[in-house]
Amino acid sequence: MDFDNTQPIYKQIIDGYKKQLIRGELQQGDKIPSQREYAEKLRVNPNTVQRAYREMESMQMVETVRGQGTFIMADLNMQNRFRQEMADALLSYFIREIGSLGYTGEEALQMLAARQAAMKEESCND
Amino acid sequence: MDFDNTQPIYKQIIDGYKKQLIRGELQQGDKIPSQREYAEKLRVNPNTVQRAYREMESMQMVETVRGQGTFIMADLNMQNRFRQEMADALLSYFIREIGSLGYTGEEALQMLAARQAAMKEESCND
Amino acid sequence: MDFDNTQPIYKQIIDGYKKQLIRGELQQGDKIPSQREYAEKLRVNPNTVQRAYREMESMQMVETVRGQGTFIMADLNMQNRFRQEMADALLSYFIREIGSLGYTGEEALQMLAARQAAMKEESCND
Amino acid sequence: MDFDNTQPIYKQIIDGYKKQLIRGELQQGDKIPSQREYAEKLRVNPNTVQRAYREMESMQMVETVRGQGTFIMADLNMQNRFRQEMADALLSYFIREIGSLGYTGEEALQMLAARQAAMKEESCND
DNA sequence: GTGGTCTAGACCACC
DNA sequence: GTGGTCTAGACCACC
Repeated sequence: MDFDNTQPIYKQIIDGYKKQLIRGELQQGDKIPSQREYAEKLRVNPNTVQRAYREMESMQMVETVRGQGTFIMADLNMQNRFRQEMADALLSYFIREIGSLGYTGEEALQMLAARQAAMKEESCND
Repeated sequence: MDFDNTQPIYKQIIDGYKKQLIRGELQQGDKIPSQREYAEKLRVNPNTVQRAYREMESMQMVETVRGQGTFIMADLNMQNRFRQEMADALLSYFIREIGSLGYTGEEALQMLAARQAAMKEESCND
Repeated sequence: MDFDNTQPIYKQIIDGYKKQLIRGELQQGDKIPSQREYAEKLRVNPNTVQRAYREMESMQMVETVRGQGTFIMADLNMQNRFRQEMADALLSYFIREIGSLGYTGEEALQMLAARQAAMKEESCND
Repeated sequence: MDFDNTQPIYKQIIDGYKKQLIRGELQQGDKIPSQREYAEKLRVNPNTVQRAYREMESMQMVETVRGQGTFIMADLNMQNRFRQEMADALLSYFIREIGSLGYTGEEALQMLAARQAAMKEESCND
């Protein structure tokens, strides 16, 4: 058993931006908060935010312009790639965990379908 | 955004035992490690383990005998309840996250089915 | 012989609240003192009060709302259950002790009846 | 609310001897353990035992003979007085507590009678 | 301010 | 050895 199995904070920051991109809340050209500002908001060490921003830069997800700020550079292509990567990771996690509870893939599919059917019905009744 | 999204340690301990029960690694009557022993192994304060054990006792998952130790009390019924509860929670998590990536329920189902088909094929080729 | 036959403090705290409920001094929805406040008043460690409150919450006797406080949740039903449970425990204690003094059940009944007759008479003379 | 509402230890020691007298486990002339010996057995400060013995002496319940030990002096008369005193105190406690739970004297009597009837039946079935 | 989690460590009761 | 209770106090999250 392993405690504190959270992702490192800088990775969580990156994932947060990826999600905003995927949901369309951020688009190419948008300005994101300054490192200092964001560090304060998250109550996190500025170095942590810096590391996140640096990695995002190195994968050309954002672009930093000296004296101006940091801007989204990711295009629709990258956005889609992120979406698939995150979905893949989530799928892997789900399959591994549900398997460790002793459910077969068939059962997992059925449970998921049943849940969605139930949710659909519920939303119709609203 | 939310950091430190780990569950409290005592809940992780409880979930660990639930999983062992579900997988059949622990059965009714089995002795589990003493509070002190387990605390040392996990490098955690004995009080934290005690809290987990106490909560497990209050749900009649284990039974503690003073001076003797702590023993599994859960029967097959409880074991199955835990299995369903954990599967439900996992399902909820999966549905919420995949939805936040912008996938419909239909797409989620298809992706899951595709993955399982791929895994089946892979295992056949072994 | 057994010294220090007091109940644990956290149980005494719980019993105190049960009695207040039974006597109608506390009702569903009432706020009870915060953990810190009550700990200071009782000159007891906050953790001890917290343990009492936590156990009361787990039996749905109270409800705690983070940042707001702890509130009575028990309804009349639970109130009556507590009343019977406490009366049962008291009865058991009385029977055991009076028996250990060598009195028969018959004698115990007669003594109790005699006392009550005496008290009635006394209150009439006031 | 009041914690640590135990009787002082020296009174508990005296009550312990009174009970042994009442039950006939100790009789006039019997030797009781030396102060030192008893203090060790109870894991209690010798001064505490000494105070108990001194009080028992002053009410002529025991007699200390220098170089020989301490002996029961109480006769049947005193034994009966103790029995009644302890029963009285117990009765008072029971009446007060059951009253504070909101039961009338009549109800208390009925509950006590019901319990004894149940116990009788049970013992017949053995 | 409120409750929630955790550590460190004392002392006790039972075996 | 086992678990049970309690203190002192830190740090966190939510309001």
